[in-house]
Amino acid sequence: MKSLSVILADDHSLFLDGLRMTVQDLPGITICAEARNGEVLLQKVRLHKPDIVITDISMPVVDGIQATRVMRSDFPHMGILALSMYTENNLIMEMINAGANGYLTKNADPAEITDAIDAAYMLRPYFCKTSSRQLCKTLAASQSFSFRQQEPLSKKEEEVVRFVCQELTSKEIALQMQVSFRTVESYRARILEKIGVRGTAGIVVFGIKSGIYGGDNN
Amino acid sequence: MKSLSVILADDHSLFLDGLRMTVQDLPGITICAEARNGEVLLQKVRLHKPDIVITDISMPVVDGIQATRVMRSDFPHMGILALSMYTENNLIMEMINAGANGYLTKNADPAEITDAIDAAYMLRPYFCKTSSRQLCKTLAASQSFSFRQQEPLSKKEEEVVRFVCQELTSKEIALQMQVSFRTVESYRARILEKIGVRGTAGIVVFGIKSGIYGGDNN
DNA sequence: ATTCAACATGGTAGTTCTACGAAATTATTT
DNA sequence: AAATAATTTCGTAGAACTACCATGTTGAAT
Repeated sequence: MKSLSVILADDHSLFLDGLRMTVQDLPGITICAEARNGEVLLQKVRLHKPDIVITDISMPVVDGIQATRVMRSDFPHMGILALSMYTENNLIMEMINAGANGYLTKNADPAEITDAIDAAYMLRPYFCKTSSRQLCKTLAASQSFSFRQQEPLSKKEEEVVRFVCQELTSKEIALQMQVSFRTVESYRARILEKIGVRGTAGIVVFGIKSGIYGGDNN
Repeated sequence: MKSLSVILADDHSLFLDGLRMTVQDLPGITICAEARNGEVLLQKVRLHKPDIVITDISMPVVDGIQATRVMRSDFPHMGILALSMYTENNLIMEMINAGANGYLTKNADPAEITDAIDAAYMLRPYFCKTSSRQLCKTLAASQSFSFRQQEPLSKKEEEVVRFVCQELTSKEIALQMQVSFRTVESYRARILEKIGVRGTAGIVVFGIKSGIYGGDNN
């Protein structure tokens, strides 16, 4: 039985090291490339056409979700596993809709990775223990398999998310963006609606977990 | 010249793998133990008395800051390096005050780790590139070396931080905590004052970055 | 035992946000 | 070019939050 080829992608080098270490020791698995952002990932995938891709969700240049969409349409039979720091249902849903076969949080047990790779190769879905409980509820809520996916935010809306996370008031954001403060409040309202949360707190949680704010940039 | 003994501590196993991999390849360095929380870290430190400890800041049971305080008072000549996901000045300050010699963000270049270990062994301070810029400003603002350290939050205050991050309003938090909603607002006011931020957004950012909310628990 | 500091509790006034609604101005699609 | 969708612009009323201040309680320090 032939060995499965895998490409790994993550922008945190130490984490990538750990992932490589765990994966390369698995029997029947060969790592054929690595990437530190979505753009490089896409190049490597086109070059190597691997069986499996394991990718972080939030990465610079091109994020894991966009990359997954492209990969899925170019290579329908490739296994794609998503990795992320947080258990964010919105993002998981987006990733699944983009075409990922499974999802792992970064503190997943190394043993889970083996299971996930096997499942992904069979194009069976796989979710790690941490995420599955919450996710099942969400999946159950949205009937069958047509998940209501996260509506994407416009450029300005993302900008507002960033400013809100920086503790600016609507008035101050208005100054920064050169628009009326009432407009900023409308943006906030739309953001709340799109991401489905209840207030400033929700915007900030989303901003950080989605990678719009914090982490490396800023 | 004798080899330096090091203990590593992090609750994310994959990340710990990566760290181990990077560190064990360094010449003149021996890893004598690992820990997945602050309590185990303290046990291992007492047992092995290593030259250097590299520890995550937010860990279960006992966090890196508390652990560092104990280690520093028990072993004044041990090098302690802090690791963290975010560049949070408050936490860095606390860590330094607790007795850490240096600070690295988790996306630091592996090469930086070598430098940091060398510096820590000499008990010289070391800060990675990402953190240094911001940190210098903060250090400059607080005269000389007596940093105004983060005032610790009381149990109830931490509870409020968690609830705020969960998008509850003060009224709802009051219900959960069985106190008047005016009391909750007072807690919020004190939290704002202690952590030095301006609003709900600041509380949430702090909650996530400090590990009070999010990550694994929730 | 007393003093001091931190915690827990509330009041008032003013600011900032959210809900709901609506109009004008761009894109985008057909 | 017309139709549709998305973006930008406001208004008003009410809910939620913050600033400033004051009181009783508790626990540690002198």
